[in-house]
Amino acid sequence: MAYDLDNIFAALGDSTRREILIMLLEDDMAVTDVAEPFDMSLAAISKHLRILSKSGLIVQEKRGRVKWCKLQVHAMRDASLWMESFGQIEHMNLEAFEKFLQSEEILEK
Amino acid sequence: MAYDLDNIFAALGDSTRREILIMLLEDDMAVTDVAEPFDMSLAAISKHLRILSKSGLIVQEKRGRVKWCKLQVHAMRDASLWMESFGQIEHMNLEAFEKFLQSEEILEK
DNA sequence: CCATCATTCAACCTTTTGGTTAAGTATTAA
DNA sequence: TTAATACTTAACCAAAAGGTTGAATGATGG
Repeated sequence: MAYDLDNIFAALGDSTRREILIMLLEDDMAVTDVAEPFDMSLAAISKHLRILSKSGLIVQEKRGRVKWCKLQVHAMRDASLWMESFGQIEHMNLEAFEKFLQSEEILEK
Repeated sequence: MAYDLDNIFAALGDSTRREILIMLLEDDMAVTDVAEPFDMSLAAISKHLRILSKSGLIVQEKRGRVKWCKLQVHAMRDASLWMESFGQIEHMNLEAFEKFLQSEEILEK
């Protein structure tokens, strides 16, 4: 798997960052605009965006003096798949399923 | 929603805890047995299990001197649903979808 | 009853997290 | 070229996270 579950889940573990992701569902946004609704400094939001970038949940692209933030669903989908496995496990053969997860590199180790 | 996404995602953001959850897929386990494969003190594992309990990802039940740890898929399913929404968004009407999420109390605020 | 087993608690330590403010770096517009 | 805009960086801080060790608690088996 391309993305690191530690970083993805840690990124999602903060409600400010989840709210940012929800905002980005609607459209790509500049850093200043992302920061606007929050009662927090721009620098703090900048850090949150850096964490989201590092996890792969967003990408940032600088055009001119504006840095655009864009949601990336792929990272989330990987983590989502990891989690889904727990709900589905009851319907499947456990050992075969774990082998499958390992072959997909969803399970670590 | 019954569970708190902050706690669930934060709990999942640590690979030791994710490994514990995977172990618990196979069967319920005593704390000592959970700790066995890890290169870490029992007290540390006890703390991890407390975090997993608090998030709702496991439940612990004491029988005699043994405290059994049992996976709970419900919490994970809630978080998984939150994440799934991002993958599915492209196929749906956005505003209707957000209203749905809010009505389901998946989105905060 | 006593030793042992299963587990937690308490005190401590280091690193990370999430925030601040102030200064610094590009880019743009006048 | 100068001032404003859009951000990031640096230095700092408090609190939380993740680990340790050693003592405490509470059941069980002999």
